[in-house]
Amino acid sequence: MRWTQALIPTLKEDPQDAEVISHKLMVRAGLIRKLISGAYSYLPLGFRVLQKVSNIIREEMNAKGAQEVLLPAIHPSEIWMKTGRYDLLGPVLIKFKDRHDKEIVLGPTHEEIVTDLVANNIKSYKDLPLILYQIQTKFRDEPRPRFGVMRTAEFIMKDAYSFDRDIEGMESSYKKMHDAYCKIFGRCNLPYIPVEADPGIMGGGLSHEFMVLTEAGEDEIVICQKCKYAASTQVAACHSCPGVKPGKAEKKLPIAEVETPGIKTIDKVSEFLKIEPAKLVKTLLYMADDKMVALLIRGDFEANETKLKDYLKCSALGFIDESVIEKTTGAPIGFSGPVGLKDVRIVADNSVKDMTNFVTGANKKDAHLMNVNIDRDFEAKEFSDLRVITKDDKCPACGKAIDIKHAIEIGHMFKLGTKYSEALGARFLNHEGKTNTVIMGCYGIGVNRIIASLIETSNDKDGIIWPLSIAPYQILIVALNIANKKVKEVSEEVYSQLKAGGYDILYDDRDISAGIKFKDADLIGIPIQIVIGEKNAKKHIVEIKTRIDRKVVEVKSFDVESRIKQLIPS
RNA sequence: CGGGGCGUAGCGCAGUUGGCUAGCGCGCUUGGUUCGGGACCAAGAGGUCGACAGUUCAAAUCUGUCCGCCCCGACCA
Repeated sequence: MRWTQALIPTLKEDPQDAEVISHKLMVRAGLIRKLISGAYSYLPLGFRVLQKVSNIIREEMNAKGAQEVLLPAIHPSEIWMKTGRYDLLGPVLIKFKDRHDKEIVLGPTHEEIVTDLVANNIKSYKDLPLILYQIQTKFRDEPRPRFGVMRTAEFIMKDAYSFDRDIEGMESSYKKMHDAYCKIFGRCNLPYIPVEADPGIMGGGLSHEFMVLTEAGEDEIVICQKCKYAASTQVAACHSCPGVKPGKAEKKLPIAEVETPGIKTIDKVSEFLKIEPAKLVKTLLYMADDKMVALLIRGDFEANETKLKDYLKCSALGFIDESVIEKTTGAPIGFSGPVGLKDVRIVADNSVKDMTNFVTGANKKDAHLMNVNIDRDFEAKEFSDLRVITKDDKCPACGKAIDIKHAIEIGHMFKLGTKYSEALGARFLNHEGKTNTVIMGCYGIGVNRIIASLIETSNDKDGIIWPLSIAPYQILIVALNIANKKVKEVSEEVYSQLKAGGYDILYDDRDISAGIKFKDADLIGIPIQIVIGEKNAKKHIVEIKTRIDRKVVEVKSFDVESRIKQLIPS
């Protein structure tokens, strides 16, 4: 491709509305342009990267026997009601009515659709196992799209679905996909980490996320400094409790009410009473399905709703309206406590178990209780690990120190079991002629996020540094002063030579100053630059420069192809 | 949805105590000189100052409403 015939609008300055590096560079390098918040146009360079990533995904999925399909993006809302996800997803679903007043939703994911398809088209165990996948645009009305292409309302996802006769089959499909994912992210040169994760609204058992460490990431993961343990902070178990000093038990002091006018938060109470947060216990009220639950947790810890939901075995967990809280506790939010609380199930995080003489709300406006003690002042029988892990915790696997780091989720895989096949009637006859329900798994990859996270982890002050595998072009010919006859001649010669050799090549044939060409070359980050200048051109010499280390090798122009062959292993 | 910020030429910005014909840099067009890390000279093109309403002799500038965008939080497959 000749640059003079291409649309590659590079920008000298950072766009005003970009914060994270990948967003800035994608716009500056002419990969994307924003249409509205959460939706971007992919320009030729950006689209080429999407295509390259998609092709890698295709190759690895096909290699595992997965078959590519293309499912509709518009769905009847009834199918979403069948699995209950119509309500669960709520405002995230983009809905509209067609001319017959029928409600349509834009697909945010495709478990329902693909399960329905399979339900209608398989009959026997002989039809299984099956893995179907597609690479397609998804639509989600996100509460807050952000960070450029990392969280958008419209994005490209590779979604795969496995259908098996039994659990063992599903485990084997899951393993295949896990393997494929490692190959895919490896080929994209991404420093990925598979972690244990929370399946969330997808349901089913254990899930794995594939994460890329970067400050710009929206998620937090726990990484052990010693062993290989890595998990989402949502699921990482807390075995011990940091900040607890072993030793003699404190003497129980008499309970005392103190006035705390308008002091509602842990920080404020701590400051007001001059008592550290670790001596406070917060009481959080939840509605678990239709029952009220109070969670007690040490003041300096954060409640983990994933663990709580698991512990309670409830399907929906939500906060309670302030009015209901006032009715239940007799006090506004901020003054709830376990002492005297009636008709509410009390569950406590392990961090509370050995606490003595702690502070809680008094269930009375503008008042707290000091020197509260379990058993003496209230009953708490249920203890469990219900908090979010902190950096001061120990590795759940080996007990050594951990780090908590930001990361981008680029892939997620779930063992769904029969959640969707049950709801949508995906059944088959086994070899005994009995009806069985299909066991499913599902496997997603955020294609756009692969691009963003690659740039996040592979850039320098001058621009993007692409790996050969997903670079928009592998080779860039930088013809300096193309108005010079000799430069033009040699450049054209090298270009046609490489084009004939089938190489992936962009030719900067613009008649502009050398400085701009060098800056643009580094910005768009093509891994191999072939620089052709006037002095060298006279001697039929060109420079081959690699973007990543800026190493330069001079070769005779007729030798370019053999040198390139060494750099690009086929 | 709560808190904060922003909206002036394609891009990045100044101007905002109301006052002349709305400016700067980059980019763009034409001509010329240059040509190895964002060249120089000259001449040009390009604007409903986010929208609407109000105050005023006079509004980019003051007031109100709305819209859009970004950040933090909530949420997150």
